[in-house]
Amino acid sequence: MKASDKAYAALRRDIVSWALPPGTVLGEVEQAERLGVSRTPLREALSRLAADGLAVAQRGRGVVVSDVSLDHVDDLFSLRRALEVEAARSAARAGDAAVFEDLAAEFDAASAALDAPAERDAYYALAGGLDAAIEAAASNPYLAQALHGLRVHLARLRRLSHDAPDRLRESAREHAQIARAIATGDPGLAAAATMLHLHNSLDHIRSHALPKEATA
Amino acid sequence: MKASDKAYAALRRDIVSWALPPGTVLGEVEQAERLGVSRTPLREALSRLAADGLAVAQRGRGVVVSDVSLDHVDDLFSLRRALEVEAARSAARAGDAAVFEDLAAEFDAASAALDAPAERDAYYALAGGLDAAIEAAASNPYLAQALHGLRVHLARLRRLSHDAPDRLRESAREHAQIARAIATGDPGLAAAATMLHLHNSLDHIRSHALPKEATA
DNA sequence: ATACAAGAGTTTGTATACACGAAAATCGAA
DNA sequence: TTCGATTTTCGTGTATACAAACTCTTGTAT
Repeated sequence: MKASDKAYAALRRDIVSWALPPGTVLGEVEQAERLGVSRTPLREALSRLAADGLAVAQRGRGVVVSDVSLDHVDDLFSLRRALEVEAARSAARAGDAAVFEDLAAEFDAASAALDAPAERDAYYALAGGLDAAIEAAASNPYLAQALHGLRVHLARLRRLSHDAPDRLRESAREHAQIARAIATGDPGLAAAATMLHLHNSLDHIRSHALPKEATA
Repeated sequence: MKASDKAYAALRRDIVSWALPPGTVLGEVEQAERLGVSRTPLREALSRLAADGLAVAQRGRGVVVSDVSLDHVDDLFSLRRALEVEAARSAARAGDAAVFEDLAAEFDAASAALDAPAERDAYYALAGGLDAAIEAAASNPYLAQALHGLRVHLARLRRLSHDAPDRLRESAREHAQIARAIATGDPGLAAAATMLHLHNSLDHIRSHALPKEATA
């Protein structure tokens, strides 16, 4: 693995996990020493982070981790709705029914056994699997790129919202419905199911927002 | 202006204008000499181009200008519809009516005087103005970023499609309608007008596609 | 005491040199 | 003649050294 890739992966992980909170200045020499690479590959990593929107280049003072807070959740979900609804539509037209039928069954099972908090990560992985399947079925590289750029920011927001077990069960049911709609091959239904799920997700985030875990 | 910015701007311009057609290998030393900069800032420029999707990094053999052809037009317009419809909706909710009323009037005027081919560039500039106004009114940085990433690829496709004066006049009328719908403050109407415009644009591109100006 | 300017220090931006890896070409053997 | 291995060459990946720019501090003058 290239050193620049290593630096990029490490920095991105640290930013998404809030180990490097918004506003942190990413000094080149400092980060280069911390990650054990030279300044050249690190600069390349910083460029890619800036292109992703995870960091912004401040003139004269290096790059800082970009700001993110629940204030951005509406903008983020607005874009998310546009992209994921389109992806669901495309997937319903071109997707393999068997694949999404299987996924729906998995979500049904997950919905039943979601008491232990240890199941949370497994559920997130399953949801990620659905996203990947939809993306693959849509087979639109431009849409896929836009979705990837969006998911980075969504992952960062996850730390600001609480996912109670009740919500996860509800979410699993909604995901199952999305998968079934795609398996059916009905674009309109898939779009509606996706829109509904995103609406409920946003609603939950808004009402269960952490009071003041501020913008650092 | 920084040398890396200069290199990025030059390369991007050359790629969009097809001076560097798809498949061209962008050797580091070669391009560095051509643009009069060193390899270090040029590498940064190449990274940004790869992030934009204008170039792809091939393992061991540097980066090459990414492929683009009319085969991608459906995928591209699929994403474009999703993004621009959402932007139009947001703009209709939050936009300043006077601004879009003025733009509508300009499109009316442009529709009348679009005989000389010299007016073509002026019209494109006007259309770009509407896009910028919508983007500003939507005031969603994430959506704006996605739109920017998309427009780069659209600009590259423009070289493959012919815009006859008749189509431009029709397009001007459609743009005027979009602007008026936003000025009215009706999100649904703005979405419908945008969708119609994009449908007609794609239809025109499809039917007037250059027969075999291939993928280079 | 405050404001402005000058200087020092730190940090980014750029260039160049070196090392590693991959691809191609050539030589040898079957 | 063809296949394979080895060597050579070209290009990317990385590190380090140097230069330029910005910021912060300090000193002086009003």
